[in-house]
Amino acid sequence: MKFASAYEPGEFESEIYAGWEAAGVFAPRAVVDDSKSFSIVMPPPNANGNLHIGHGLTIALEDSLTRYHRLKGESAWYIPGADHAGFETWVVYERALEAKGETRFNYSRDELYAQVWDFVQEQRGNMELQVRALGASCSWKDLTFTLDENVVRRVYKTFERMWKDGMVYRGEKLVNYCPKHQTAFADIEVEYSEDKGKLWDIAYQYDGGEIIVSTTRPETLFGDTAVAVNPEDARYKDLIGSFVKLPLTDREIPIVADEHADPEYGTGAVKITPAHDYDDFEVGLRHDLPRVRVIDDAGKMVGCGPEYDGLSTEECRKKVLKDLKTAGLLRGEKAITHSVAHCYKCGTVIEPTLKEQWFIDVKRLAREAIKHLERDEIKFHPASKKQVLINYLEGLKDWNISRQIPWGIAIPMFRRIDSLEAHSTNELADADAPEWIFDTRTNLSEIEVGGVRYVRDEDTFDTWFSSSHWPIVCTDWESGQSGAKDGNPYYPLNVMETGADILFAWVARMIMMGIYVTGEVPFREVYLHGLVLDAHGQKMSKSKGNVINPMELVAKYGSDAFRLGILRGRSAGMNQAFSENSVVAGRNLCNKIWNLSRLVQGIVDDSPSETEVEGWVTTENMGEDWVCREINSARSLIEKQMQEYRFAEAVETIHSLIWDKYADWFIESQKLYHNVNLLKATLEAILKMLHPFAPFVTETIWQNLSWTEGMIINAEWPGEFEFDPISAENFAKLIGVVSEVRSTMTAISKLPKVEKMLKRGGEDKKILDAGDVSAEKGGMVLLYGDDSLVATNDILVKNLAKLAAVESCEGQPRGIRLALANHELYLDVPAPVVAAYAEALDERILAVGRELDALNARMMNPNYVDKAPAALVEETRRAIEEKNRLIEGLKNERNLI
RNA sequence: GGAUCUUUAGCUCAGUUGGCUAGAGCGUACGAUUCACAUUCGUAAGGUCAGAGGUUCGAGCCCUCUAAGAUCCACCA
Repeated sequence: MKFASAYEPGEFESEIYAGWEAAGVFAPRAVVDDSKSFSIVMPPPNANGNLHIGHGLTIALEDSLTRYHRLKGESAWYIPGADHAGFETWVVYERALEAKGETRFNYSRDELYAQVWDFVQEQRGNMELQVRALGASCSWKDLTFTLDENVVRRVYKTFERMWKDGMVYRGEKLVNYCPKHQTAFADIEVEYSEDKGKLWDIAYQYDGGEIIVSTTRPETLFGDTAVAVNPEDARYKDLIGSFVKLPLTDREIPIVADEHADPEYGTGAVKITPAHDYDDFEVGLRHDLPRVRVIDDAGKMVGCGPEYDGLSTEECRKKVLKDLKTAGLLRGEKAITHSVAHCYKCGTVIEPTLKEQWFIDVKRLAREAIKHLERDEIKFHPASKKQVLINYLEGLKDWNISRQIPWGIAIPMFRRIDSLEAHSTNELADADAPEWIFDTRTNLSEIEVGGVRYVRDEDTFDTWFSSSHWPIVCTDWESGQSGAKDGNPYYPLNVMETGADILFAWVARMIMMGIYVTGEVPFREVYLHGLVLDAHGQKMSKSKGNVINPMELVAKYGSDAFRLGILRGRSAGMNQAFSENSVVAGRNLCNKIWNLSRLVQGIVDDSPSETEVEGWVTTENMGEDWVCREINSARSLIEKQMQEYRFAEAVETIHSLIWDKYADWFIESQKLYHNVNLLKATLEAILKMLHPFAPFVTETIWQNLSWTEGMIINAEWPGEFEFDPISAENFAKLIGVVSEVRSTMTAISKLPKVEKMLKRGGEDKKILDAGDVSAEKGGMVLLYGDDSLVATNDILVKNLAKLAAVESCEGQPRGIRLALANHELYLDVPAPVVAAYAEALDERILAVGRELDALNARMMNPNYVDKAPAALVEETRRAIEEKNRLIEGLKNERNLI
């Protein structure tokens, strides 16, 4: 098979992926023990969405890890997922309903669920295609959808156990309520922003006086059940325990003493609305105050009297202010800035609202999690996140898991029908039957147990409640367990890779739930990636118009280029910039390996096969020894970097091996003498090392090469190359010589005097041509004195440095001496050029002199000689010797001019 | 208010128990080029490692303080 001459990723990527899928290479192999298995789950992308740049990073990281471990011979299992994304999807669907002029309130819960299910099924597939385009080597047959039957079963099982353990309770508490979406949110789902608002002073009167309270929310005064003052506040001490009249109403409310009132703030007196403010709720608990709801689920006023009921909070605020003014009770207003909670999806101001919800008592879960974290059972990347997580868990409040959205897993709780009326009559038909029962028949809206009828709670679980089971359900922990302790080699996961932004929402909950359900932490390591910012370090957002679409980059440069580009310059937990440049650099590397492979294939094709012993890899010259040394050391470096999740550095290591070492020096040296078997073996090795990061191009090359078999995806990670270390080191020295020759040649051609002579032409030109200093084709002549390394490798040096010739000076040194301590080498240039070089030489001598001084100063310090490691001191001593030799040679040279 | 992180070349970032002359990619300048690759090759310029102290034979790295920025948590009647 012949290589296409140009690197065109679009030509082969989808075909290669299809080939992998057809061969079934994504599935885990059979495993013998835990150490031979590697498991990782994909944070499930939204089933009906498109992938964004964050998914691109996620997959690049996770798939590189997976492929690396697969090459290392482990049974790698990368488990894909799809998220029903409860609220996210719901928002999209509700918008679609609105577009049709309908609302969710036209349908029952079950009807809505069915509709969204169909909607998601229609949209699904897109996301999976994109995950494939990014090259994810995940086991598709194991894809888990967050509403799959086994997920629901597992979630119900956990919930039942929690219910029996007394960790689930029904509470009337304040929840973060979005009046637009009409659902409650967890604390972490709420976004705060600094908003401009106003602080109004309102007079609450009593016989013979008034007390002024400050508030930003006058409309909630109908829900006030007290006024609080600080017990230490001398101004109000005498009023504590007395009553004031609530403005615009006939009610009287008490004045209570509570630390919550800050004498420094406003007037020092604060109205208490336990049903609509978190702090006031706490104050209410302390003073046993009634809770009066004045805002209903739709965000309208309720129970405030006919003039106000039905108004929106904003309308009501205006009216209340107007009425207070009329009544002469409004005493002042001032503008303030305060942080206000918003719905993270629609921006609507969150209304803290009193609701009956299911809560999970998290104390025990958090305590256990902290215990395991403190025992270092999970390693974090970056390490600092462990303590951040512990701090969070220490202050964790009970978890509201009820969501008033039909699209999700139904909460398996049923309430006896008669209890609904019983609240008003205080009578139950059968006093022994519990008010709430657990039952998994959530497909029914009404059930009968023991002659008592129950109706299903309409609410669904917070999606984090189900997704906290992710490692458990994806690895099928239960069936794998089958009684034996070490029955499932894939649980705990080797690593959990996800965004640092969901450390609390997801990682924390997986840890708590994993420990609760299995007794073990759900993963051994956590790698958190930061946000991908735009090229200027700004957050990407639609409104800023700086969103980068990963699929566009894949189409333009190839999947491999995208992966290499997004991994570059990135480290754990940091928000870092990303630009197309890095993808271009990735594409260039792919192009490099493509052409390198074509060249090697060309050499193999041209070599008569009978001269090669099949598979016999040995080194025959120092370039070959050197490349083996470099491959070995790059390989162990990459192993170390992958072990420590330093992806960007691993990419840099392989980039440098391929480009700066393999192509620039080894392949160049192989243009003189071929070692076909070694060329084959070394190319295979670098392809394998690149494969985790650039799977498509490496697989395509692998399958195009005439001698390779099977697929690179499940090839064996390269082993150790044998080489002669002295010979390898000699090649390294030769690289130093060639670099110095090139550098000096460039310096000569740039000398102002030489440039002038070149320009003048005539006699000057003739003289210069004799030494060919213009560094054009043909080049200069390198003369060696007593230098066996260069003498025995004269042709190689000539080719690598593009010289006209490399010859012995026959004891007659002339031209410019190279600034190399251990070599006696001269560039043969005419006398006027040597003279012109004198100044540069002086500078060079001074520079080396400065380096020598620094080294000498160090050795003069007795403390250094005494305290620094002996090896280091010895090294310094050698360096001084070398510099001395060099400076002496250069000075001799200078004297000759 | 509390916590965590960041500050290194023009830009984006590496720099792993402290050790020689601080690296990469991109960008810049000069030069090259008929076959592996212009998605190339060669050479070079560019850094008082945010600032100030301290520990040490030795600090980009450890300690203290300061400044700037980011993120998270809490509070804001």
